[in-house]
This record gives sequence, C-alpha cells and structure tokens, in this order.
Amino acid sequence: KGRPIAELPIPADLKAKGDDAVRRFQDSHRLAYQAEVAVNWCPELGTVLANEEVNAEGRSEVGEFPVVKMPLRQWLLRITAYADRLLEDLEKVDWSESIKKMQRDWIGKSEGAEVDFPLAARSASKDEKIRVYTTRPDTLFGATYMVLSPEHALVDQITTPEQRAAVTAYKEAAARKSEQERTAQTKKKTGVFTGAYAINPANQKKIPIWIADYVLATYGTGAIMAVPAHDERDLEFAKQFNLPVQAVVVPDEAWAVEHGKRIKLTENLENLKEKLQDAHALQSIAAPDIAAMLREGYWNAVTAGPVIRGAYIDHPDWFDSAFTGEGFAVHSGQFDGLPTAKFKAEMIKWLEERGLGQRKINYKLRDWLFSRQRYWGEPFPLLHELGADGKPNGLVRPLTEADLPVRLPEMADFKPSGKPEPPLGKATEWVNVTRDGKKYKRETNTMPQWAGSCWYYIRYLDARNDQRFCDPAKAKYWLPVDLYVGGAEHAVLHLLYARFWHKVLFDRGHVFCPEPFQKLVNQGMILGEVMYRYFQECDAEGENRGELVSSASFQGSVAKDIQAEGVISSGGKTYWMGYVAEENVEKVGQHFVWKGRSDIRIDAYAFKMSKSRGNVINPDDVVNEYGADSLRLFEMFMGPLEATKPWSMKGVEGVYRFLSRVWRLFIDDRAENVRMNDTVQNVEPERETLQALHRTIQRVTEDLDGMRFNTAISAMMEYSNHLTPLKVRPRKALEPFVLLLAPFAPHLGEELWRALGHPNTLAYEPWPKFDPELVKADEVEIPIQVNGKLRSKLTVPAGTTPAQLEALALADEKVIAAIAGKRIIKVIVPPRGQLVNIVVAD
RNA sequence: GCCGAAGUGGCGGAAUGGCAGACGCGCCGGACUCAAAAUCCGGUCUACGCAAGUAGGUGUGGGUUCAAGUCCCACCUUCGGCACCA
Repeated sequence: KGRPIAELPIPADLKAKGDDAVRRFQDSHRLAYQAEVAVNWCPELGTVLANEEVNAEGRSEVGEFPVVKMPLRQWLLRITAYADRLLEDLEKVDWSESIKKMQRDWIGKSEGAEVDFPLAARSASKDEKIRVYTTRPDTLFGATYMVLSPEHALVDQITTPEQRAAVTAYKEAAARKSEQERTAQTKKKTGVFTGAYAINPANQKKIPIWIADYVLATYGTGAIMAVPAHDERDLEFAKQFNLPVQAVVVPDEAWAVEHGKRIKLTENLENLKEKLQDAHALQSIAAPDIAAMLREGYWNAVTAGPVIRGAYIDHPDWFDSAFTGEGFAVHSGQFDGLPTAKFKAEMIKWLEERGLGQRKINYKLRDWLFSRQRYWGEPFPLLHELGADGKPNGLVRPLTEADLPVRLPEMADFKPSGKPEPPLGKATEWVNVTRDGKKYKRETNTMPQWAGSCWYYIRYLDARNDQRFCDPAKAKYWLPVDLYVGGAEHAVLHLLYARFWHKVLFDRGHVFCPEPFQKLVNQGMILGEVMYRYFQECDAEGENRGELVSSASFQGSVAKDIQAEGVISSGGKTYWMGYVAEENVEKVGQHFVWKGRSDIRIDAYAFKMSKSRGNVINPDDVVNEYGADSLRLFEMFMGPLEATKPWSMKGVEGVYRFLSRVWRLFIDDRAENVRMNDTVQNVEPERETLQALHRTIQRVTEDLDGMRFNTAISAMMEYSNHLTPLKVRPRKALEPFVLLLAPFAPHLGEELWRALGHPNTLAYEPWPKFDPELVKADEVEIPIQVNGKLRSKLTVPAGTTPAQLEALALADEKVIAAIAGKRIIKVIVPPRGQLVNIVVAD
C-alpha cells in the first residue's frame, strides 16, 4: 500500500467539534492509496474490466475479446474505512428493506477471531504460524485439517518434497482458471495435500494442511481451519478426500437416525438410557437432557451412535449434512456443555490470554479500484516526483488549488494502445511538469464515471458556481435529497459509492447531513411485449420443419433467456424455437396452447428488452406516433411504480384515446381552428358533477402523494367518463381537472389551459383543493350478508346509524326470505356502518 | 443452495380484514356511414338457467374470524439479488 499523500491542516472549527470529528477528517484525506493489484486487463478495450464485465469464457462482455489477469499499480479508494458507518447509517434512511439488505450483504460484516496455528515440528522454520479467520471460534476443537488458498504466501515454504510436484501443478491450474470458473463449479471440490502439518492450538492434535481453491486468497487471511462437522464446504471437502470429521457442537434438539430412518422420539432420561443400549438408536434429545447427560457422564454413550461419534469418525458419509447452527459444546475439553454464543466469547478470551489469537471483524467489502486507462474521465490532480534517473521515485504530491482544474490535453489519438499505459501517457507535453524546480510526471490514469455520479446531486444545487463546488448555504437548505427514484440495479454500486462519497464530504465539512438520499424508491423495469414461444421438430440446419412439440417437453431444459428464433437441441434432437403471434394462441386451463391444439403448449414470456432479441421499444418512435404525453401517461398507468411490467403498444393506444377524449371535452375537433366546444359554459355545475370533481381531486392528490400514479390516472379516467355524456360542461368543473391532469400530461394540460383563455402557464397555479363535504356521498349502498353471503342491498342516506341499518336490514324482504325458519345468533354492523352481516343457525 | 418480492378474468392491473375484478386493453352487440376508419352507447369471471336467480371463484392445502385476495402455518411456482466471504 502506498503512503499518505500529504497531511492537511485541521480546520479550527473542526477541532471544536471534538476528537471524533478530527479523526474522521484525518481519515478522510487518507482515503486514496496506490497499490499493485491483479486486474482483468482487456488489451482490445485498453482498460481494466470489473468481474461482471468478463464472461464465463474469460472474455469481455463487450466484443468478446480475450481478457488477461495482470498486476497494475492503481489508485484505490479506502471505502473499507467507512464500512461500519455505511452499515450503521442505513438505519437513518427511508429505503426498502431489500435494498438495505443488499447493501448490508455487500458490506458483509462478520465478527469472529483470528487464530494462529503453529506448524508441526518437522516443518521448515519453527516460529512459522498459519493465521486463520473464523466466525466460529467455538468449533476450534473440531478443526481436523487446514486449507490454504493456492496463492497463500506460505504454500511454497511448507510443501514437502514428496508433494511439491502435485502442489505446483495445482497452483498453476488454479492460476489459469478465471474467477468465474473457480467460483462457478459448485459441484466438486478440488485440492492437494501439502505434506505439512499444523498443531491445533486447542487440543494439540496434529492436523494436515491442504491447499484448495475453495478458499479465497482475498478474504480473511487466505487460510482457514476446516471444521467439517459444522461447515458444509469443509464437510464436502472432507468427504472428497476422506479427511476426519469431529463433531463438537450438538443441536439443542438433536434428531437422530435409527436403522436408516429419521425418528422422532420424546424420551425422558430413563428411557433414553435404555435406548442407548442399542448403538444404532439415537433419539430426539431436548436441551435439558443433554446438560443432564453431560453431568452424569452419559455423553460417550450418546455419541457412540452413527450420527455423532466419540472419536474421529472414519466414515464421514455418516454426516449427510454439517450442523451449522448453534447448540452445546461437546468434545471441547473444559468447555463441554457451553452454549455456542457463550463459548465463542470464552474461547476468544482463552486465545487472547495465551497470545494465540484475538477478536477480529472482517468485511466482504473491498477497497475501490478507482483508476481507469481511458482518455475520457476526470484526471487525478496528482504529480509523481521524478528521481535522478528520470523515473518516478514513489513520492506523490497533490496539485495546489492554483493548478486546478486539471484539464485533459487535446490529443489527436486518444484511443487505447492495447498496453496498460493509459492514452494520456502519450501527451508528453501535458504529462511533464516542473514545480518549485522539481520535475514531475502527472498521473495518467483517469477516474471512472463514478467520480461524477457520486456527487452530481450536490452540484445541481449550485451548478454555475465557479468558486466552489456548492455554496454551503445551499447545501444546508436543500440536502439531503428528499426523494430519489432510481433502478434497483444501483443498489450496491452507485447508491453505496455515493453514500461513501457524501460521508467523506460530510467529514470534511462540505455537506451537513450524514446521508445523501433520504427516501429511495426503485421503479420497476419495463420489459418487452409478451412473446409466445413454440417448438417444432427440425433438422440441425433448422430446415425440414416437422411436428409441433409442446413446450412442456422442455420444462427446465431450455433456458428462459434464449434470445432470437433458432435451432435448439434437447435430448439429442434438434428443434426450431420460434415466436408465434398472439392471434394464434389461446388459453386452456393454466397454459397457453397453439390455437386448436390443446396438446401443444406455448410459453408466454415477457423478456427484458434487448437488441439481440429485437424487442426493444424506442421511446422516440412512440413519441412520434402518440406524443410525449401518451408515452409518459402510459408509463405511469401500466401498474405500480415499483413493479416489473411488460410493455404494451395497445396500452399506449388506450391512454392516447383517453387524452383524445379529454381534448374533445374542451375542444370542438370539427372546427377549422382550435376553439372551445359549445358545451363548455360559464354555469354552476350540478351537485353530482361537483361531487365527482371533488372526489377526483381527493383521489388524485392522495395517490400522487403515495406515488400510486396508475390509480390516480384511473380516477381521472372515471371523471372524464362522467363528463363525456354531459350536454353542458361547466368551466368550474373543467379548470381544476386540467390542473390535476397537467403533471401527468403536461403538454396537453398547457394547451387546454391556454384554450380556456389563460394567457400564462398553469405551472404557478395552486393545486386544486377538495371540499370534504362534497367528497361524501349523499346516498350509500349497503350490502346485507347472511352468514357472510351477499343476500341483498339497501340504498340509504349517508350517515344512517348502525342501529338503523340493523333494523332496515331485518325488515328487508330478501333478508326475511333468506333467514326464514332460522335462528338469529347475532347481527354485525361495523362501527362505520359499511355493511350488515346477520349470523343465523338452523 | 441462501436471501428478498410476488402469484387475482383472455391481458396490464383495482380492492384501510367488510359487495372480488375499479380503470384500461381485447372481445361481442348496437348507433352513425353507401362502406370502412374514427367516435358514441351497451355487454363481457365461470357453470346452470329464457329470466329473476342459484352455485362456485383471488397458486395449493390447512387455520384464525361474524366476515380472508388481505392475517397465521406449510407447500408449489415465477421474478429479482447473492452465490465457496470460513
């Protein structure tokens, strides 16, 4: 890791805020460091690729160019210094639980211990230790072997001569595999014995040291203690290589297997003792019984059975799965009988007292690689000092304010060279600078786009300020962002990076709230139109099409995301997979079938829009055909904001017709020029119309606040349906409607506002208010149920009391008929009088 | 495999525990028209019935309740995320 760039003077007002604020401030300018890191380098693209940009074949997602792994000296941002605060401050924001959880998982905080395992005597140097990280220090007595990642520094040193060839071969094979390959093959574990042994510090047992690629070099210490009895991966590995398994935790309630069958028995201790005479009989044991048996020395008997055996077990197959839960300690010397949580604490104490280990917190979150080998991107405001030999001597200095901003040089050729040196390296005039008589080279890597997206929302507050990035008064007034609407795909990248960036600015005193985005809403993805997929026999070239084949024959064997039409193979045969028009499909029962062929099932599926599938909807085309208001309105009308939903061109036409109807409510569409309809008049609205208007105002207002745009629009459609048949349309009923509609269809709203005779925009008009009196209905229809089934309806004036309702219901003819000859048990009328339910019995 | 969300007509979707299917699409019928498009009016969960109506119905199976799409338990399916993190 590189050295700090420079110490900054601490502002006076920060000192007043206390040590914590000063510490954070100091942390915040040690956030960047240079390090040599192994990166995915794509020569064709001339850039470092993130893991997700490399496909399973180790090629770039873009262009499928070969990608190689190479070490590069890069700038990293120390986001890990903020891991805890990024985790804790999630409590402060109003985000969906699922996004919060994704961030928590991404940060991946875990608490445990680091433990040193000394190497067994025969090994190279006697002081050498292998440090491991574990979240289950309570299972230390069950550690029956160790595994190092193939990249671990000690591997070469400890490998015995007999094992060296195998170890070297394994290391080479692992290095050739891409990250994807190494993690993708979940089926079978691989590994090699190093020939070396370590000593389990808890019980002094000699345990073998293996290397395996299921242990990651990049997490923890790159080495683990393997506890196969209580870890699925370790157990799988132990089975694979016939390594010993030692159970050291027993579940609070242990189930057991008797003669190959799972049995459940509730036994008192006496019965249990009897049962234990049969070594193959183990039962369900309640926690208190375990404690009692431990006291009475029965434990050995219990563990003699096939599930948990006393000593090392030589048939690990007996464990069909590892017990990873919490319970009671066994086979753990003086710790026997301790519950897991307490044992963890005791064990850490025990290790610390003996200098064998200590408490340790780990994160999955890694530091943030911030260098890109592109021309485009913000340049780093940093200079590398040159030594006497004209090469960078490792000292880095930041540019002073007078040198800012750094602008990219004009370059005729800014394409990537195919070598790791960034294109800016070719701009020699720009690169070489002299300050205070010393020679420097500028940093030639540039920053990724995150450098802008992490704080644009702050700059937006004061975009034309050429003195500072944002006036503090404006930042104080506007931040945090009240409502942030974005896709869930940003859950762990943009939204985490921006929070980190914001916190750094907060610590430096540039913004004044710890979190940037108070409320977050994830809008759902819009999929392509629903497509109907069929299968048909054919030859390998897709010719000689034969019989249609039901898609049911392919369940689970044909990937959902197969894209364009074409030939697929399944079960040794080839089939044509194609798409069929909606008209040729019908629904029978739960499934779609080929029309008239109920035996030929068709898949109906709305795919993500993608160029290769050809189901992309171009918004410009929609705007050209139906107008921007229709596009906007349909997107809001499709369904709940957060839901994933398929596009539908017919649906756009529907809202387009709605907008057309609204237009014709106001405008005489048969006239040559835009002129008001004769039906629009300056008269007082009927009470019914007024009530409809106010109810609409209420619904639209409330739905807007709750971002339920789809139901707000349907409320307006209903109001429009109310207005359509009217011979006279009072202006007072129309003008507020235009104001309600304007946020949804702004162009139409402004046009109508103008047509109504207002010379200026409606944007500054107050939002319509509803009159609570007019929202209430004069009459209401009350359903009458008998034993929960609808039997009649009453139309009564609003405000009829529950007692009156009960009387009216019992007097109703249909009700009398329905309850004839039966005994009334009770009559239920809810306090607000929404219905009457008469409970009767024979 | 683990975690999260969701399953309601032919389709998108409505329903503070209180009339399931609002609104829109599609479809059927009618008006206008020489005709078509557009527009307007009516109908449209299923079965039986000429009808009034009766019965059933919100993924499956149980449960709570006077009353369940909604709450509880188990399961199934789909979508999204994570995926050897010790």
